[in-house]
Amino acid sequence: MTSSRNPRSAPTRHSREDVADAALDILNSYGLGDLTMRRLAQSLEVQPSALYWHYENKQSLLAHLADLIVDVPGSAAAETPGTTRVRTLCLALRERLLAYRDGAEVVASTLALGLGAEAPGRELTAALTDAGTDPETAQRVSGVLLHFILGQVSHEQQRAQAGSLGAATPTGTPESESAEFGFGIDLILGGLAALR
Amino acid sequence: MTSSRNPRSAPTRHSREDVADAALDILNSYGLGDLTMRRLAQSLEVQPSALYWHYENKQSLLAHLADLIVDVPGSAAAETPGTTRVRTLCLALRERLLAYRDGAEVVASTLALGLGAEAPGRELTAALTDAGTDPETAQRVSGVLLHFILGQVSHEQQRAQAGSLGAATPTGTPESESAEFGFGIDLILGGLAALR
DNA sequence: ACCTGAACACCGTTCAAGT
DNA sequence: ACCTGAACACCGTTCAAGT
Repeated sequence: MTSSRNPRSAPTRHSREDVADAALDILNSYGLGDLTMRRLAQSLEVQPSALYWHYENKQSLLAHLADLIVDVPGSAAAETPGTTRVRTLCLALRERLLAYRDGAEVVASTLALGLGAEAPGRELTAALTDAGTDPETAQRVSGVLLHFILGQVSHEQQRAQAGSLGAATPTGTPESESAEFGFGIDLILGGLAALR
Repeated sequence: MTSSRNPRSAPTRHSREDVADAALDILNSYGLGDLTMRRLAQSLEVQPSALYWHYENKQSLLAHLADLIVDVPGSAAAETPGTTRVRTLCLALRERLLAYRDGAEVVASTLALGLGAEAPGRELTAALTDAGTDPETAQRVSGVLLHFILGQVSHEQQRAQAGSLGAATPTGTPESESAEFGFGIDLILGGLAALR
């Protein structure tokens, strides 16, 4: 994706963003289990200790990655009305999570630790209040949607790589996963509609 | 909880269940992060390699723990009608997950890897079909409920120990967590009711 | 049936020092 | 501003061998 690393030449200094890019490369190529500080350092041709100049520790690196996975610059758009926009936001979030191997797990753990990746929750809550939901309910529905999205997608992603190792997991087709996902979102939004 | 370990005496052989009990003790006393094979061996006063006679690897030990956390022997009971029973099952599952530190995470990862902890999903699906839902819908609603439950509870549990380290996480009271949980379940079940 | 001893191939993190 | 070198305190897992 990035990093035209010149093999065997000058020391090549790195920025914080370089480190994040290299980490995302490893994530997509080998998965979260292989994203270690030592492996990352190796891919940047530095010593592991060099990474601690750019990030305080591994968790804060992962938090940065979670923000990159989840923040989509031109996403304020799509001014569809009411609850349709909420649905669109959910589908878009799923796509962003699926764009990176183990994306959902990275985001979920960062969110759980309160270290970042709060943008989707804010967007969802805003869309819900715009659709006429009161703030407290909007907050709670947003939470239900997020838990479902992160759970479903990380389940999906873990099955994908468990399945690639020949496990006998009864894996659904990509289309059936999408259908299941859409069903869940509609179920929750249907519950919201039934609330009033 | 168990283990009247006699200090400084005969070699004390262990069974597979002894190992699981000791693991649950460590889980509850120190959390999942401190549940390592080496620490577990130490608590049983054996070498780490001894554990691999009882379990093929760490994952299969965790899968066993997940089943113990989730399987409640006398739970076929509570013959309340229709969708009320579903709600009761969800609340009971939450209690079981909360009974062990990091219980939700242990169960979620085991479930994701397809290595166990499938009982709650089966119970929920059965209760839903008993309530008149067609099998495919029951399966999907059960999935939505499970993702929400595991997501909400593990969020809850991770905040609890992040908060115990003085982090500035805006932590809700135990009662507000329960209310939020109940709201989510009712939202989803409301969506199901609105489906017909 | 259950465990030891020793090894292998790893981890994240710290810290003084270099350029 | 960014990195090295060396160390510290750990991991999970394997395997021959013991009782």
